[in-house]
Amino acid sequence: MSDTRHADAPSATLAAPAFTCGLDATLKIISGKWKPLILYFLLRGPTRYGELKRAIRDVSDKVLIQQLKELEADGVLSRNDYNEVPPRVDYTLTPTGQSLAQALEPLCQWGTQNMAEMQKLFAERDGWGRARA
Amino acid sequence: MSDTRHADAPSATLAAPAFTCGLDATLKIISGKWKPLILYFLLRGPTRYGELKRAIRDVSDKVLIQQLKELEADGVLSRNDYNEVPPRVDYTLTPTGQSLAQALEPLCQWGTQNMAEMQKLFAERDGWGRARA
DNA sequence: ACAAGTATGCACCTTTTGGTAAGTACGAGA
DNA sequence: TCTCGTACTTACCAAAAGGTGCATACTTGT
Repeated sequence: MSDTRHADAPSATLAAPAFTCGLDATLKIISGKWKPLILYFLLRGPTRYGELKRAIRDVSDKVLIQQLKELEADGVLSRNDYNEVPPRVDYTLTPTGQSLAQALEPLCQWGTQNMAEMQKLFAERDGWGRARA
Repeated sequence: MSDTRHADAPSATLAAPAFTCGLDATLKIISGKWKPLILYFLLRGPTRYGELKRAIRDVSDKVLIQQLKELEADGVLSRNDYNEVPPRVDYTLTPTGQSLAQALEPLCQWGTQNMAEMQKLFAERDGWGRARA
């Protein structure tokens, strides 16, 4: 089933063999409250900062910018600054980033399929503690 | 944190379309430093606490237990306590959990494929600051 | 007898993360 | 002129997340 390739270590001297696979590496990139959302949204194409910010509701400027920078530093997206008068910048997935974003799709689908269940769960959980109305 | 996103739905099935898809829902479940690793590892079958702990190197008892509990509460895995003398417990994916774990596979693959690149990146990043001799 | 392993619980503390509110330089519309 | 919108930056803070170390009740190996 799941091929358990272990201990092939190309010439691994640095980099502890984190886990059983590359999940660790991926997680290092996508951990950050909004990163997966950012990546996934960028699948739609180049997006201006403002659009992104409006799309990802509830994210603050500081954090959005910050995560964009990190993602850029990680080589999964690129920032494009048209040096125009009212600032104009957009963000695009790099090829690497694109494949990463695509790898998020199953998660997205899972979420969609199980959304009802999850909502019920969260509803109960949240409704607990106030007036059980 | 103020998590008012799903907060409507008096008795409706309609979710505030958090984003473009169910990614949000999924993220709520798998966010936690070790959760994806736990889920992915459990694809191999029922696993005792100790095994898990040894497999996921660097996780502390407190956090591992805690995340296992949350995952259980979220219905993606189940804890099985054989009430034996030296404690014996194992964890299994529920059907829902199994599909979730499977959805992680593309991420894992991405990580594996891009591991070299990422390692180089992280190496540079970490090696920066000490001896540049 | 004593240490080790088993699966946790708990108190305490540090690190990491994210959020708020303010400010910047500039141009366009009212 | 006043204000809005653009894409950020910075200082300061609150909260969450994670880590450490100790304790438990019992058994097995030395």
